[in-house]
Amino acid sequence: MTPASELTGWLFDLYADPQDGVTLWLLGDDGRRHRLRQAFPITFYAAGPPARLRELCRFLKSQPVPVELAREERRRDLFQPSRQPLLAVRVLLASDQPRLFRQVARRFPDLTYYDADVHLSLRHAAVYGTFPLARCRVQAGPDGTVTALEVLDSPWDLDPPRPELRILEMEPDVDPARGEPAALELRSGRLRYRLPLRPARPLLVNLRAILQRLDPDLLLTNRGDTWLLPLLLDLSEEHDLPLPLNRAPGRGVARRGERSYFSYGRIVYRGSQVMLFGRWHIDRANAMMWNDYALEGVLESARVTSLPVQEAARLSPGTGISSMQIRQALVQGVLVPWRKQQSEQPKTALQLIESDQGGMVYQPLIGVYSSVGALDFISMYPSIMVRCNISPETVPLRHVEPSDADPGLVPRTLAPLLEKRVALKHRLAGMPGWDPRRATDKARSSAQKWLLVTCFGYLGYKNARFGQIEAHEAVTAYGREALMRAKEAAEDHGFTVLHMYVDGLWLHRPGASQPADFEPVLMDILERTGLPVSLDGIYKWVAFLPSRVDERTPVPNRYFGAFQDGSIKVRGLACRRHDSPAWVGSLQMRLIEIFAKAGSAEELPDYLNEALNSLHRDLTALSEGRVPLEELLVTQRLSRALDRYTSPSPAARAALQLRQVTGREMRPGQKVRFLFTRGEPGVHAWDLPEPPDPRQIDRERYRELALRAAREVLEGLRVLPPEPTLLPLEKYTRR
DNA sequence: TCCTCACGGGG
DNA sequence: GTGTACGTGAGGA
Repeated sequence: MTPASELTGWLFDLYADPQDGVTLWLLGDDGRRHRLRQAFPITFYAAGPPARLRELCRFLKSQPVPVELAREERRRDLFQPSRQPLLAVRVLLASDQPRLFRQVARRFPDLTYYDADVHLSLRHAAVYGTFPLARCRVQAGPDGTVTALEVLDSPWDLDPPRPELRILEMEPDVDPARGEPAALELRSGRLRYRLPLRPARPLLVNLRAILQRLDPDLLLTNRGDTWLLPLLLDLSEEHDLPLPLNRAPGRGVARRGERSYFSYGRIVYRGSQVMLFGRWHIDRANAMMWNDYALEGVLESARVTSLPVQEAARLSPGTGISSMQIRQALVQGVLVPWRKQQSEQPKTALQLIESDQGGMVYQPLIGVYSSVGALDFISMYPSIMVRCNISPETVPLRHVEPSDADPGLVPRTLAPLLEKRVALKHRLAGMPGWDPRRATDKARSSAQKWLLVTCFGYLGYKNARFGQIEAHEAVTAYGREALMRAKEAAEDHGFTVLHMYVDGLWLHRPGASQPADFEPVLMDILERTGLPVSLDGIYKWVAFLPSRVDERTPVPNRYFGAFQDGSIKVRGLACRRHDSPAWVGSLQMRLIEIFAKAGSAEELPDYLNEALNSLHRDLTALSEGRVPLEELLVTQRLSRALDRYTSPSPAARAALQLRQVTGREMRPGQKVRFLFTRGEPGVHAWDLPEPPDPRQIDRERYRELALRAAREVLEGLRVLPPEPTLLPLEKYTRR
């Protein structure tokens, strides 16, 4: 027990606890990890007929949970300016609230509820301004009870001071999906351990000793959510040897089961999860987009959303931005509607027609061009929401314009995030390549980007708490308007608009080859639309491809080109698809890289020979069996349960095979890896215990895929005539 | 020719 | 505790 004292440090963890009320973990400047407690009552609201509210009062008083009841007059929600009477239920112990509310909602389903299912850390953030790794000054009593809490920095600071985190990495020696792991590999700083998984007793004893000695802040695992931690917990129980995965003693871990859900127009699979108390567990394999932004991005998401780090690491689209909106609502005193369980309702025909109005899509002029500038509106949809003040309660009309009116909830939520991202991008642009801050800034910028992108979709989501389809449509409507105004501006400056796509424009003017040539039109577009626009780059050459079905029809999102700085941009080609084998993607990319040496469209034919030689080498490697099987792997997502396929996709056939041989069940949304093989069933699942016979590989099919990818490039660049005149390629097509 | 299935964003 | 929709291309009946 420490005496009454003042502590300064970083807020590490925050959760409800039956004894403490709220438990806070502080990484102190003294290097110690302090467990503190804080009284933090939770209030939720109910509205409805007075008689029913009186019944609810009686019910609540009969419960063993300490509550305080009061009548309050508040604005019911964003759309109702008048105050209305509500019953305020103040639950004294935060850990009681979720269960109590579930009971209430079940017994009184006819009442309307507010602030009922809000994450504890958002409530805390709204009251104290806290967020994960906030710098805090805390006054605490001798038993660790917080008497005062002051946050010293803000989530919008560009360079927050960071604590030194103790990290323990832990992973199996073999991917458990593909084989039987024999040992755990542990790493912390320069320390390395290898712990055999069997026998279990010494494993548990050693692991316990390591956890106690290192006392890591972060347990960073591979397959920890779905395999390792569940296994360790089972073993620990079986052998009656407690394992201190939590830093908080005497508490179980928090587990969530696996599930498949519908998101972004497709099925997504989410494995089970294990989360700890007083310590973070992040599973690289289960963390959303860990490869994209890793720990730095996770911490950034946690800071700006106020969600705990373990939640932020597993963030699903919508959750992050929704959390920011809820926090903003609490700060503004707007009641947060309870998100009910809603059954899936098909859209009406009218809604379908209305939602047809998406982003502006234009038909590009098919062909290869030089002197082309690519212009992008910067975070277009979020910018529109902020600039035009689009929010559910501002009741957008059909036509919106930039406005300086008092911002609504959604713009208020977005503005600081947008501002922070622009500042960060600005700083990145002026940063030399060797600067070590580049990687972290990029990771943070990417995390912010993801939040900004999903916030637009969330506005049109029917189950969103602060969504409204009209607001959603107002955004896309102004987006189209802005693009049309940009087109007019470009034409006034003598440019030909080759293409427009949602938030980008491709402008061509003979001789335009310097950024300065585009400066005036950029300024003019900002002037006419109120939205910032940037020059993505100037193409040495860019090719817009025709449809594969009809060579006279352009398609909006199939193009590729080389910028003056040597970088390459590709859309809609095989190398961009996640279901292309790596070998096909890289072979196609190599071809584009060869042509990227051309200074203009006219020089492209000079590189045809080099490209064909490159293709020849790749095809020879394939026919001679020199391509590693990993490079030929195809990954596809299961779109439904296996028995729901009318004509099973290759992925479904591979999953069936896996089930027959290993008994392993794959769920919708899970990714299946397989090779194309000859004969039935035409695939060989990669996770089968037996590797495929290399002679069984369907080389013919891979060659077809390679030739198709090559044709996309060569025909797109007009250095070869279109199919079926594939004579120049013919000589490379022998087995 | 029609139907089914998978992908797409950014960096 | 889950953004929506739609267009493109491939493969098979």
